[in-house]
Amino acid sequence: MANSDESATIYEVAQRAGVSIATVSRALRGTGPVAAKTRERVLRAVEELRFTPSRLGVSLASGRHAANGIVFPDLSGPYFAEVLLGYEEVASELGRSVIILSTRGRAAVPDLVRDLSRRVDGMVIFGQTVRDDVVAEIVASGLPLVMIARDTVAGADVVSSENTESAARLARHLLGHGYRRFALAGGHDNGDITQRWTSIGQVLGDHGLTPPEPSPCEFTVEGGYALGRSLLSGPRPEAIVCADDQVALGVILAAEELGLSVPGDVAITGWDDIMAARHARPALTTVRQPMRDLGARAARALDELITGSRDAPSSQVIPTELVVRASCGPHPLEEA
Amino acid sequence: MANSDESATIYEVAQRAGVSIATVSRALRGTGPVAAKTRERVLRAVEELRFTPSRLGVSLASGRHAANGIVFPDLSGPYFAEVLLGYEEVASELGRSVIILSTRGRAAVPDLVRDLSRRVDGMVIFGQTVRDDVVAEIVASGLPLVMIARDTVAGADVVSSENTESAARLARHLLGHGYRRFALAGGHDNGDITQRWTSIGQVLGDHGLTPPEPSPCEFTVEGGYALGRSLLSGPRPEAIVCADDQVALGVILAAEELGLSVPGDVAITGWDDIMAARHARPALTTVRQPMRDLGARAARALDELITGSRDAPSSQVIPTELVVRASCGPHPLEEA
DNA sequence: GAGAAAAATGTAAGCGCTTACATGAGCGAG
DNA sequence: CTCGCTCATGTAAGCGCTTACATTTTTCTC
Repeated sequence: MANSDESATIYEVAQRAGVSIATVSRALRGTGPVAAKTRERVLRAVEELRFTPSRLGVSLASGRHAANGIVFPDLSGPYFAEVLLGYEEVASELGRSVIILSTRGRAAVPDLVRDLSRRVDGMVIFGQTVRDDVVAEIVASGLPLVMIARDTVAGADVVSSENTESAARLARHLLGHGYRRFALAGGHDNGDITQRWTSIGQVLGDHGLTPPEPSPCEFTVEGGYALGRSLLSGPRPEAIVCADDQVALGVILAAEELGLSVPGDVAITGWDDIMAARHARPALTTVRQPMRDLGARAARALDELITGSRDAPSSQVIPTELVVRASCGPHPLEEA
Repeated sequence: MANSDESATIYEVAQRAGVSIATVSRALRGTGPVAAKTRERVLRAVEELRFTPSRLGVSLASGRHAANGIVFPDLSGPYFAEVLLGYEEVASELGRSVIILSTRGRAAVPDLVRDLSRRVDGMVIFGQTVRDDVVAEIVASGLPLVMIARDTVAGADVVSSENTESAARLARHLLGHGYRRFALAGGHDNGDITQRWTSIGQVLGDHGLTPPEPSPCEFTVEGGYALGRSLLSGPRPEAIVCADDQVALGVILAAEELGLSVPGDVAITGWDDIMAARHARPALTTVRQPMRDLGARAARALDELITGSRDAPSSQVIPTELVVRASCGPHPLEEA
């Protein structure tokens, strides 16, 4: 029962079973023929020694890590956690471990990413977490790479969720409420959010309105709160479209504190449909992103790249869903 | 500029620099003396070849993975994501990658855990995600192990957050509101939650009340909703203490749907203080867990175990904080 | 029952590094 | 100028596996 501290090697198994290490390897991996009796003896030895192959040995010899990386900015909001969840689930099914790397507050991101790239068979990177030249370096190294929520990158797959059409839908919905003075909460990040602002600007323009300049803020509840205080203190917009739900929740908090009613005095919308959106007061109108699916698809795409079952880079856009709740105003004519 | 697909090895660097691989290794790792000129030549070759050492080679030769594992049940709620966040941050600082493993819906958990254990220098496991015999196996193998939110395990560190005293505090607070008929939402899981129920039961008993039997439910909003419907349909309790915030949010939803006012008709409390707790309607009285800190401490404890800077297993209990909001009733005498 | 093909097993060369030990070069002291 | 050190560097043995190839054993076929 008492195991030695160090676990057994394939040599010890071979010796105990009275065969060569090659036979042990074959018996265990099923590559090459092994007589039934021999296999049994090997398995018994494996059992008795509680042998598990060293991953390092296996990986070094076979040339694959059986691990994938994923790089995201943060894990504090629900967004990335959900994507990660979907990713891990699929990756694990495909027999790959997942190594995570969060860049928030990290100084030497390029080094960390390079380091990560040396211990995986492929990796997923969220848009805007890693400098373009580093991404290019990864691509050039031949490492299979999938980008999430980013515009196309030569040599890498891209998986993102639909922004343009859903943002337009949201804008039209708000126009339908009769709002004309809009504010956009959350600056550009050159990724998803820029697409949304552009699309909303377009719709507003089509309706003869001057598209507002997005007001930058941190994509957190606190960031939204701070921005909300300032947006709601001056000449008040009728509707504040927020870059994500967390910002929207912060803006709602600010409105509440200023004694303003939502949506009575100002309509507020978010993006993502995180858990808190449903439970907020008022419940938040938002656009549901298929976050888990995003991760799952990234994992599948990456697997295809790694196994080489697909040659050309692919680019997937996953549809989103407008979720209308109370924060954008009363809805006499119920819309799906 | 055009790199070959496969990245360079230490041999190519050595050749280019006109030295032996040993010298390259020494120059790069700073082990052993290297003449300034030589070092320079090596570094130039490294630069030109864009050489990065193969992790597998390094690990196999040096015997360390420079990676830690973490096993959790799920990533869908905010709880585990926050812990993971704190964990990754510290682990990364300490130069260790983090490999994650989520057990939710996974069939062969023991195999997955064993597999993980072969590719890390140490791992963290959340209580109740892995069978006790598998945990024992890991411990026996000599792999440094830290358990989170679990009662003590021989041979492993334990990091958990305080439950007994904070649960008692919560119970006393509710008694102070005058509530006498309690319900406990969420069954035992033999970990944190059992401790809380026990403590609450104790306090109620001390006050001459019969402690209620906890009603099992899934630890999700949906689980809480389902249980809430049933708890609130029969003879109604005055206060429902929920195992975590998600359950509490579900119960609030159920109450709302049944036309009951919270806290007017029934008081509801959660546990964890997730983001949605603050934004819920009504805002949720709950107990804040230092989730990020939990992860950070686990990472540090694990590091001590791995480097051997500490010999005896340690057991840390992190204090929690009662957060009183609206969902448990009006508070004439403001309590900290 | 001999010979050939098929099946089973063994041998040994890596995979890309680290590092103990051996060797060689440079330098001050006598 | 030589001896004995010290500093630099090279050599080679692993680390624990996989796998191509060589070798031995079985199993058929006629």
